[in-house]
Amino acid sequence: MFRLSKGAEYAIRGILHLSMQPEGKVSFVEEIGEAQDVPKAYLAKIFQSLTKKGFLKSTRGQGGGFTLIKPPAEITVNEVIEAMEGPIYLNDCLVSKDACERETFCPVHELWQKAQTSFMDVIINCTFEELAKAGKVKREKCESKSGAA
Amino acid sequence: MFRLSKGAEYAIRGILHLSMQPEGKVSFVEEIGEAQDVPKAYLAKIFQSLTKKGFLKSTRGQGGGFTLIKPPAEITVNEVIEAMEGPIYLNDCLVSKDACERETFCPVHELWQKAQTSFMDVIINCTFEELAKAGKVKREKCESKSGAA
DNA sequence: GGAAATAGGATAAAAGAGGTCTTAAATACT
DNA sequence: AGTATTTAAGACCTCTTTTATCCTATTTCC
Repeated sequence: MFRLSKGAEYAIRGILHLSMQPEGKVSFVEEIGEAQDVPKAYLAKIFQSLTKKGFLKSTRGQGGGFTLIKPPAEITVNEVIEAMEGPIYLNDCLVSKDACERETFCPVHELWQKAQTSFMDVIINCTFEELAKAGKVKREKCESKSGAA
Repeated sequence: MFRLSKGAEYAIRGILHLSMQPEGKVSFVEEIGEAQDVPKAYLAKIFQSLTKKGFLKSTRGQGGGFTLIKPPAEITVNEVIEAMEGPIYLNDCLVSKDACERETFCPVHELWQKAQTSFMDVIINCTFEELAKAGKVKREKCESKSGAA
């Protein structure tokens, strides 16, 4: 269906949330879920998997929760998506060089290559630092507008 | 899962096949399916739907089959995909302006907008005339290579 | 009427989205 | 030290939607 899965969407929101916290702050699932409109049971599962994959550090018990391992500037949107969904291929024939026997004569292959590249460029070059900054600006703009009214 | 469905993939191959035929030639499903590596029963259903959506003309009975209604130069890859899968949105929040209540403050929205635009640019600007031409060139190159060997 | 085609419904398997419940670990309080 | 509380870990479950395919009915030409 050509759409980002909810799992990846929620992972992005979760990491974005952590990226916007003061450094070193530990956040817990319930808090994040509420702030980001994500069902907490689902988010817990997603965070588990992000922890295993090396994005988050988790601590249990009271005062526990999750923090980012790497600084937001070093995490790209692309990485998070691939962590959740596996490698991105817009079309099967791009999976590997030899995956498609039609490759030698099928002109659709090149088209997908091109489409995929131009799409991936965008998400590879987007870090969570940028995203967090953009979010902050956007939020301030929104607040000043409603404050003025 | 972020991937083109088989349905859309097969639709593209089918229309590409027709685009490479002499104008006015009627092709039937079995022939196309074999040439394009598509299960014929599945292709038949896909062609049904492409007929309803105005891409193909069908004639039943002996000597029947499918032909393109519009010239290949006037069909874009984008149109065919949307015919099969519905409108393309890489992320739910792009579905409509008001679909996402988070839109006012969520910075991910813009990112997806950008990614989608640069991806769509490629498939909107690719017609089946181009694709057919590219296919012809590719095939000839391949044949001359294997012929020389 | 019979063969060649498309039309269209039915269906099976897989992925996606989310929830529940128990266990484990860390802290806080007695 | 011991118990209660808070938080994540992990296993398992279920419902829905999508994807991919098959099978039978209907139409049309000869």
